[in-house]
Amino acid sequence: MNIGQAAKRSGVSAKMIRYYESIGLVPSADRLESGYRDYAEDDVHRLVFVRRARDLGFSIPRIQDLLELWGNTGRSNGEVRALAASHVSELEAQARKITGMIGTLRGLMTSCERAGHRAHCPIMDELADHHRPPPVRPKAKARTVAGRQENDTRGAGSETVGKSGREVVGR
Amino acid sequence: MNIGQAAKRSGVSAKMIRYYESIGLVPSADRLESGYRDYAEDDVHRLVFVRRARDLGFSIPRIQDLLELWGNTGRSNGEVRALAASHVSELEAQARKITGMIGTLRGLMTSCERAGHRAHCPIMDELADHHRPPPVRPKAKARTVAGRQENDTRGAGSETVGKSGREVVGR
DNA sequence: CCTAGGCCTTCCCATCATTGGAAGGTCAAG
DNA sequence: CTTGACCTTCCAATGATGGGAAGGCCTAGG
Repeated sequence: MNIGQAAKRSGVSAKMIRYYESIGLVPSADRLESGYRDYAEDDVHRLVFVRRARDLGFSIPRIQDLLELWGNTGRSNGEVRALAASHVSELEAQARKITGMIGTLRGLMTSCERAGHRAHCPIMDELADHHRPPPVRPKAKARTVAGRQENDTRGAGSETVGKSGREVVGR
Repeated sequence: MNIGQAAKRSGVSAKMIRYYESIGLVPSADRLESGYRDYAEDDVHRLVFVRRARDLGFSIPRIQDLLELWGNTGRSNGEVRALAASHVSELEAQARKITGMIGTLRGLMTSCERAGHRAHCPIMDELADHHRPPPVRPKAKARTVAGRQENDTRGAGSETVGKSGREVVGR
């Protein structure tokens, strides 16, 4: 079957299949005389294996380890478990980081609500470390920040502060 | 002060300061005659603001919004809260994804332990969807998968696998 | 047989935030 | 004046993925 079929059956996009082949994660597919890649059932199984491992958050180098273990019916069990365990602790570290952020933000949001809409937002105070906003807000751009920006044209910059037109990146 | 000092004081690397300037997140720094960037206290405060926002996981476009709100002492409170709330739900989605993976993996690991070291590892069975490992294991490397490679050791199977003369993509 | 259009091929570019390095200019101390 | 630490700009790479161009292949319908 060709790469499109293999992609549909495995749930891995054709782009990714070619990429995995290029980095050596999966073996180079056979080629038809036309140059088309030709996949067999086993190749699809391997791709499914890769996809599932990715769905569980394994990085590509780790998946390579897993694939090697898979082909090695002998001493798999303990090593697989070790791999999984170390992956789990990485995931836990990530989760801790995120839940830490969530906790901080929720705390700030709560005190922000209590402050009512008239006072300074404690979120801002925290971010700013209780400093006043600097008088000059971000102005000129260059490479653009994905998704926001437009013309600007801040020309000459003799003005001290662009109170006139829009300054920055308006949306 | 020069960029190195500003970096030390703000906790943002000099590289990142230049990058933030290039995308317009922070205003272009003043320059000395030598061409060196020159930073004042307010610039450092702004950089601290950016760093803290990043530590809370805000993306750069969002930080841009936050900076605008910071400079806008008027209608900050509610908008800041809204921004924070939507960020929190993004974080929660990430956390759910990760804890889901952890749950799955822990379940698999447990049944793997119960299976003892003699049987097939259920983790593998699950990844492989109960298929046998394909006879041809990953072989050639091209771009290399970060961090591993060489030493390979899979000498055993010199069985005609690579029938086609074709070889690694190369480039 | 010819053609349309759908699939395939390779190659390049972009993402997102960050780091690394090269080549060269500047500054301060010895 | 030299040395070494710092600065400047520019380019590249990361990890995993998607987008798209330019061109080749294949198949069905006329």
